[in-house]
Amino acid sequence: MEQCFHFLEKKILRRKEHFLMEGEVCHTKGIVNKGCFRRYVIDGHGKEVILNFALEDWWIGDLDSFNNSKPTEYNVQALEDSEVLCISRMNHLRLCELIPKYKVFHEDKTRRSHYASLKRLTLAQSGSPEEKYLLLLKQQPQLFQRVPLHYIASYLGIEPESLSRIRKRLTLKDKNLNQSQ
Amino acid sequence: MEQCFHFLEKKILRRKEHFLMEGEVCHTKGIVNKGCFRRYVIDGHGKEVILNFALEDWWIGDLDSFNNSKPTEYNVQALEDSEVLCISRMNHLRLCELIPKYKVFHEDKTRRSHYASLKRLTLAQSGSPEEKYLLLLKQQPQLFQRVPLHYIASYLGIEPESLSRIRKRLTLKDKNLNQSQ
DNA sequence: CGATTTTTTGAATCATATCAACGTACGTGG
DNA sequence: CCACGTACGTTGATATGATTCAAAAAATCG
Repeated sequence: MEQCFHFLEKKILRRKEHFLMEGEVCHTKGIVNKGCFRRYVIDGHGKEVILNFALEDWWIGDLDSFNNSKPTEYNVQALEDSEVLCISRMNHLRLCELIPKYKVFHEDKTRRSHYASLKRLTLAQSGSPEEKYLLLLKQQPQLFQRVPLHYIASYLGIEPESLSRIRKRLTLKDKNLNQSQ
Repeated sequence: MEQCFHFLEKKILRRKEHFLMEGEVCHTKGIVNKGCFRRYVIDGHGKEVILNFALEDWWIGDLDSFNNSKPTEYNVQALEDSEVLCISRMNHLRLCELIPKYKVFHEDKTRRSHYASLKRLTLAQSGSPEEKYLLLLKQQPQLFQRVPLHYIASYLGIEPESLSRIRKRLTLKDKNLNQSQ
């Protein structure tokens, strides 16, 4: 597995830098070694909509663009100063041939990401904003330690103001619960 | 490729029958040969939420459950009388070994499904209900030929009444446009 | 044909978006 | 170290648009 490192290029991205932008072809994909990213699109009204986050150990990039050399529809941006291990399409294919373990590792990560997509969609589609918030809090508490709330709001498909009010409502509920006990 | 058919079991599902239900382990996956399916979950209020549809040539089942033998969180139901070519996990693995073409075919379908998940999420998250409706109409016009509108509404994350009103609004707009020309 | 499913319509209600303003924290450069 | 600018979060008032509930009309199935 150490041989992998010959093929992986360490890339440093500062907060707010883009790993990938809409319209580009995704020539390299990267595994997040340190830091945090968001994938987003710009909707018809120029509003950024966050599709997902990537923390340590997740691949970033756009598979469709990477595999098929077509322009991506997504933007991938660092939310913190980050470190990514990058690999070009050619080196990726070489590694798959050369090191079976790499291939297995990679396929495993890809499968997980596939499962996660469906789960993400479930979160997006079911329940009220408040319920989504609570579910996310349960599923990914780490996120809230690292990601500003207005990004979480975008991920949940609501406005930052609404998220703020939801949180306020919930802390009030908490207080009432504690008092009555 | 003909050898595949020894391993594939043709299954007939009548309208409303389930291919998979929440809680079960997905022991076989199937490729839709004829017909149409929906994948849905039941949300906290007992409401069905449609995550996606599957028409001819798409796999149905739950990959996470299939690959990892764990209970699924999804329901997959036929919307028309349908015909599915099914394969068990064991046979699937055998076929992958035996017939490289099958493996390639399958991996290709899986990748597509992965890309589609992200695109689906983009649809779910960006724009107003009306914009989502128009986008879906553009992306998948075939759907509207086959799937009742209240299922489309669920897919778009809105109530059937709302979809009905959106469509009414749009036909009115159309009329006005045509008149003024 | 009768029964069920699907779509439409209306009226009232409710939740979120929007807009504007303010408070706060953060970090960088002077 | 302080000051300033930027990014982030909160709050209030209002408007907007979807939901809800009830009912009826239309389409489809057996």
